Amino acid sequence: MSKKAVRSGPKGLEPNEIVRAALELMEQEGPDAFSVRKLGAKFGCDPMAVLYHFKSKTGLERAMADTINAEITPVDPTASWRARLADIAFQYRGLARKYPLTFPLLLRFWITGPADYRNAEMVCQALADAGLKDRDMVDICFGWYASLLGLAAAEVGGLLKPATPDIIAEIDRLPSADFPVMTTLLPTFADQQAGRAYEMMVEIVLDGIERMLAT
Amino acid sequence: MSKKAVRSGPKGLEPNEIVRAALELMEQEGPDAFSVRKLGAKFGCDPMAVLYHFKSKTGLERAMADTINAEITPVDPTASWRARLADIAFQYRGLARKYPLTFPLLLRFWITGPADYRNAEMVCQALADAGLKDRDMVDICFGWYASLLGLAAAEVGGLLKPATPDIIAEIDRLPSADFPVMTTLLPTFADQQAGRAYEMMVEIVLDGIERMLAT
DNA sequence: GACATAATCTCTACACTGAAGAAACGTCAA
DNA sequence: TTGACGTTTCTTCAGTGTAGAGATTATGTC
Repeated sequence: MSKKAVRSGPKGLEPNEIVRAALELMEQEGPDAFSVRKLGAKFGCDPMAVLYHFKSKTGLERAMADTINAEITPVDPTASWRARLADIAFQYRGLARKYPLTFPLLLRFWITGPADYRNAEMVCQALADAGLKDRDMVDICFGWYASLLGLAAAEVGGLLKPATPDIIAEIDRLPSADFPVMTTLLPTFADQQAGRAYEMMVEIVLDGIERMLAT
Repeated sequence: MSKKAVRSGPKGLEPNEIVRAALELMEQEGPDAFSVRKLGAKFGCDPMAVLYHFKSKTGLERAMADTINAEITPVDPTASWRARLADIAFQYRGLARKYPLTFPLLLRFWITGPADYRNAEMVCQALADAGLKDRDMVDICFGWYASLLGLAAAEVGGLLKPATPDIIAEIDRLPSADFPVMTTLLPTFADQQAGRAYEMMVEIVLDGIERMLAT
């Protein structure tokens, strides 16, 4: 009992540890250069051992997505539904910032496995406490989740950060007659505060849900 | 003048036509099986000719993303800001449904090129007419866009559609003690109406923006 | 203990990928 | 005709995911 569970198999490779190494590799190399061969080299095993445990590279990536999804911690059940949803929203933002190169996998699979059933349970709980009917609950639970992932992915993807010099130059080159608003907003693009758009959108959506409840 | 502009180069390959063929191929094969070699075969030219025009496969994919982005048609400038934003929102949903396998490229690049500067211009116009300050306008323009793409991608990715039998079985296997809400919602997952979640979320966000204006 | 069986891991091989670099081709101006 | 240039093709290379067969180790049975 005090003894660790004996690992089965010749080398006793733990799928969990493979996934952790994979996450590290993904953050080092990015999605294009991420390969199971490099993972094998990093982890010290044959690349095919990885595929044995996860069936395919896609299977591994889904496991990676589910693993970071599992880092979402349970919310305080005594808090208001609104506070709970906001909590989860900012946890996802944290995830995206912690794993910027892995996070997009969440929007490739959408349903990653056990971890997001647990998360969906929390969201549905909150929406149920808010007083939504079943039908609305499901639609808004998924809709809320989808727009959230979009926001978080956009932030680490560069859309919600201050515009890069390349982008600024590109906008500057636009014919200002056709793009009156964009060109006057140019300086505003340059100094976006990280997280402000995210915060505002979360508030906007929560306000919208509240208003929906009122009708 | 009645004569078509002479194409330069031995074969006169038109980048636009290459992109159109690429879109077709992507919808036939999916992102994993999409390759520049197959595109060359389909289009009847050497694969390297494609890379010559777009620098790299990634460059080609960005051009593909910008091309579908360009299919967004201008909104009626006399309509209310709310109607205009809703219009654009549903146009993006249409795009996702027309190009389900290409659409995810939009969330890989986020800024695809000229076409979405034009679209951003429309959104910013609407938000300006709504009465937002510059700072808020930029944040909400991008935030709104990001959550919208998330929603549309989720729909074609399977999240906002009726759950598949695999998924239902997976949820059914969950210990109902730990997932009380999810298990009772099971039948509701099975018959989601396509587009309902999308519509509700768009309304929710627009309501939220309206409420923000009121304060 | 010995043996069979199943799970785990490695090795080899194959078809395929994106791209760099050099060569060939067509067009046009001088 | 000649040269220059933009375009297209050809060759080649390192690297990819994974199928299939084989080696290795753990586990259960007698």
